[in-house]
This record gives sequence, structure tokens and C-alpha cells, in this order.
Amino acid sequence: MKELYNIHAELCKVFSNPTRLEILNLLGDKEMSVTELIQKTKLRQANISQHLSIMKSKEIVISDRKGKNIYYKLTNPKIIKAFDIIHEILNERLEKNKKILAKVK
Amino acid sequence: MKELYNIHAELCKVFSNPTRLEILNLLGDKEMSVTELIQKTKLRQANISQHLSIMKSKEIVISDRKGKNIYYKLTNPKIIKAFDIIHEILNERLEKNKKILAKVK
DNA sequence: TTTAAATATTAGAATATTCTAATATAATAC
DNA sequence: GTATTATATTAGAATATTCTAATATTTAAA
Repeated sequence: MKELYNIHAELCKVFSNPTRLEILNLLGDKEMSVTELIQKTKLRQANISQHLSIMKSKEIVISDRKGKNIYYKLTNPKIIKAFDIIHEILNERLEKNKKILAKVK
Repeated sequence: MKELYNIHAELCKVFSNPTRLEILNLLGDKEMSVTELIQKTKLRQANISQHLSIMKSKEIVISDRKGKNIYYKLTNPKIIKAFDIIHEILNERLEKNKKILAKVK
């Protein structure tokens, strides 16, 4: 069982960086080339490449060259499902805080 | 939108440590005192306390003293739902690898 | 009111992560 | 071939994380 926690933690480590989350969310919509990712995120090329390399090595994305460009996509779209739940949790937290603020006011 | 990635990443950072995942999974079943958590995990008291402190500060768990003991529980059980999806992803990955191995053999 | 049990905090060494700048590689177009 | 475009890799400084050992705090029991 401890081994499951290790690989689960490894996976979450990948998700614990805002740039990688941004990339993954973009790839959730459709596969995208590195150039497109640079344009959408406004981040440096080396940085995007490094993050893609990390995610590829963890088998979270796969790449596919098409002519001049290399396209990346998610290996498993369920990742987005997990993100959706995280977003629900964050929204519920926000709502709760709003209510508390409303009472105090 | 970038702000969402920041807080999402912050939350996943908490999930990117095997000990914290182990604690959270235990708390998913029922609330538990620090002593119980030490017994179940076989980890050092200081270590458990530090991890609980981190998760409390991120509002992932809340604590409640009952006499001698302090009990911790999840603030939002949906966390376990997110973990279940992660486990599905990891299982699917495992199955895929099994199939590949079977073909090679 | 001292003692014991339960939990928290602190300090610090070891390790890991993340970014930028610079450079390398690979494919296409000319 | 040579230049250009797209992408990857490397090195290294700054920062963050994680554990252990030691110590402090809090509550209940004697």
C-alpha cells in the first residue's frame, strides 16, 4: 500500500506546478504544438520544453512530430476529471468563505 | 485564470508527499487522533505533527480536541473522490503496461 | 501541584525544484 | 549545402521541501 502512496505522490508532484497545470489544461482541450503552447502561455521556450519533458517522462503526455512541429497531448483525459473535482473543492471553499464574510460584515 | 493554477498547484503540493497521502487516506475512513495516526503509520510523532500542521494551515484537515487527544478529520471528503480518479489513472496505466509485457513475452 | 501522556514547535542538514541564459539538435526551405 | 525555424538540453543560482533530534506546551491523572 505504501508503494501506491509513493506513485500517487509522484503524480501529484507533477500537478504541483502552476505552469504544468496551465499546459495540461490547454492540452485537455486539444493537442498542441510547443509553439502554440508558448504563444498561449507567454512563457519562455526552454521552460515549456522542460515542463513537457518532465511530463513526458512521467507518461502524462505523449508527443508526435508532424513536420516542423511536435504536438503534445494527454495520455489519459481522466486527468481533467480529477482537476474538475479539485476545482469543485476550491469553489466550495470559496463559497464557504464568502458566507463567513457576509455574516461578519 | 493563472490564479486558479496557483491555488490548484498549492493544493496538489500538499498531495505530493506519500506520508500526507497516507494520513489523508486514513482520515478518509474516519477521524483519528494523532496517537492513532502514529500507530497506523509507524512514523515519528514529530513528523506526523508537522504534516498535520501543514494540512491544517492549508485547510485540508481540521482538528478537535477531545480530552487528552486531538482528533483530525478532512474538511472536504471530495478529496477522496479526487484520489479515486488518480487511482483509476494509475490502474489503467498498470493494465496497459501488463498488456505490453504480455505481448513481448 | 507534581507527573505523565499527547501533541506542537524549532533548528538545521540533506535533498529537490524551478527558473534563466546559453547552447545544441533536428527538420525544412531555399 | 546553408539558413531558418522548432524544439531540447545543460549548467547553475535561488529557493523550497523533508526528515531527525531536541525541546516546549498542554491537558489530565495521581
